[in-house]
Amino acid sequence: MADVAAAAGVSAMTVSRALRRPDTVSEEVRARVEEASRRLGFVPSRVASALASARTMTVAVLIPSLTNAVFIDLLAGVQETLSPQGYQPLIGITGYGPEAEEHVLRTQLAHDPDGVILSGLDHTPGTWDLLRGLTIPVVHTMDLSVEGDLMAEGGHDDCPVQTVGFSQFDAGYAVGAHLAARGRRRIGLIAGQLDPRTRQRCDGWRQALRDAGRHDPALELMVPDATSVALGAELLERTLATHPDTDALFLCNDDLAQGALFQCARLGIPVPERLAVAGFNDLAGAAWTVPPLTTVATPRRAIGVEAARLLIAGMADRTPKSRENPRRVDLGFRLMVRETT
Amino acid sequence: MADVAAAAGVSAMTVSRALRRPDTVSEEVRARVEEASRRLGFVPSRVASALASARTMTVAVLIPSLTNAVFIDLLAGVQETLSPQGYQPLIGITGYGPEAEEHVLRTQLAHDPDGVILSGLDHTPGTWDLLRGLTIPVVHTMDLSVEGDLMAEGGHDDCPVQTVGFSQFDAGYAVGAHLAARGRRRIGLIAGQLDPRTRQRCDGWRQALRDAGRHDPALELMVPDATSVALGAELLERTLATHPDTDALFLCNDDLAQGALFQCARLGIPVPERLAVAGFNDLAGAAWTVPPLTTVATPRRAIGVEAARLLIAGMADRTPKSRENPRRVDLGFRLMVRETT
DNA sequence: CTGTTAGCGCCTTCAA
DNA sequence: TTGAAGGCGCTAACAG
Repeated sequence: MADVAAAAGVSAMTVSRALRRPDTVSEEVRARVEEASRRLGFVPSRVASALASARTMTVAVLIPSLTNAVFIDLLAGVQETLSPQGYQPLIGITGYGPEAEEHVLRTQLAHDPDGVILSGLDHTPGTWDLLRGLTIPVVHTMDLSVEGDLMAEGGHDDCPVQTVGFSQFDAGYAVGAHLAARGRRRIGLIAGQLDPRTRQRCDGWRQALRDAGRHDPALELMVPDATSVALGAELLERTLATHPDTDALFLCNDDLAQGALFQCARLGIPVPERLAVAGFNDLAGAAWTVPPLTTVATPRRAIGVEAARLLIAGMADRTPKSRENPRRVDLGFRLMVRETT
Repeated sequence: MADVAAAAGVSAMTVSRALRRPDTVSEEVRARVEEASRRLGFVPSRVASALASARTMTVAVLIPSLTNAVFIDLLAGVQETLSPQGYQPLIGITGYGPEAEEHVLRTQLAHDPDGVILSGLDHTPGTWDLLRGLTIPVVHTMDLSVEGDLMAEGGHDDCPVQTVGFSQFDAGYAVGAHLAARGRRRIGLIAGQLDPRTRQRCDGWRQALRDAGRHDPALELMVPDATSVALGAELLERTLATHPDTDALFLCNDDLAQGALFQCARLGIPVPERLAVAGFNDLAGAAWTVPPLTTVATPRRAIGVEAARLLIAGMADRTPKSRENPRRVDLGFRLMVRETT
């Protein structure tokens, strides 16, 4: 920067200004600095800038996994929103464990991010402590804080939080209600990856069936394994083996549902005549399965975009009033009724 | 750090040492520093550390897209390898454009990464210039430099490069040869997302068919659109409409192939009897389609892991001799013959 | 609108 | 094995 300053015949400070906020220097100086900067191939050191200004222009983004399309979409939304504003996402993988999340968060915080985006609301007390101590904006995604009070879940905290997501419970309820409305009597559930969000979906589904007077706990098959097409196929078989009278099935993720559909095709089970199938998330290809899969479209990318926007707003004014003025953004969901139900 | 030093009764310098390289201080001092550090909740500032030591512990990772599972797997491999070593990946999305890549690279370089991982070998001259000027290790992935000379492609450069990947050409050739060996006569091609790697696959396939004396350019359908299940379904129909005698099809990515399979099921076209179908990449679920999809398993995650390892090795010794000693790591591929052929 | 001064928090280097 | 001095490259705060 000193070299550029010398070449342009100004001080280093003016170079800094001319490059970051061109409108604060005279047109003539701006041009000279720009020319010199370009000629010398000057690339400002963000590290030094960060140290001096206490702004790293990075954002910590913690997601459970890179192999789950849901969080990739979230990340894509975050990335495409942050990037044009000059922010660099720092991704951290938590592997669905609150303890691992706390550790990853600590690691990320050492990089002094200007904001934090988390997945879910199920954090360790240690994580809540960390968050409470932060002076940078934090947004929780994929879930909603309890309506009304905007407090974190679990009662271990009175810290207001910003959340962007949709009601997993309501979405699960919608599927259960839909299946019941279709006249199905023996409605089963298959779930994997039992994180809190999955559980909420299941809870919603269960409530819907109870409301319809058709809930049978024996038809619930919940396993901790990561969801996959293979697992869906396997669990479908297991369900039919133990409860051959099942006439409808909610699978808590589309990959499970696709696996189930494949297996139905193999076993010659007509869908939806003999068995109705509903998935969740409306992942790629869901509209093209045979038959096209009924599922719930979730606004994953939009959640990422909105979370990033909230963060940018909070990072812009350095007085973090955002913490006193938390928001709860419900982006909803859509039941996509296709042909498997 | 000064506070910790005071609490431990040592100098700041000793705190720094005790935390980073515990073996360089006395056991007693180490313990005191650790205790004080923990008690005060000290988190060293990586930013300040980076400025002083000229090591940011970050690695720029440039990939074309977050919505292509291939690069997500690559990223996952990179992430899981870098992370335990204390390196933080900085992801950059290039959108499949060499110009955009150059711009993203410039942006990332402002963060002073300690290493760079790129996708492909098709860079702009400007990018090559940038890379040539770097003193940090660089690894190119998903493709291989020309065997023997280890020089970059295109002849615009005499800069030796490190590459980790597999031969896209050979993989495409393997599919073509397989289809021909199955006795198919009218073998078609469907490709989307025409990046250089896709083109190389197509080139290999073409060569195989030529060698078998069965190449018909009329059976090639190449479109620039991003691949998807929907696109596969659509292009299958188009192919059958214009060339109903097609009896085998290579689709350059598994999502296309899955779409084609779905459409075949819809149209009542027996696979593989009437039409053989081969995909590429062995994406999730390929083994579970109906019938199970013949495809090529590509070592995407392993490529990420190996690229990260090479980088770590290169970043460890600060004398970048790695640049004079480039490697070409061929991780191969596997033709997965299943039931669609 | 531009320049001066004084660090940001840590690490390299050297001396003890 | 430990400490002191100095600086990494930039920017906040203020003065002019």
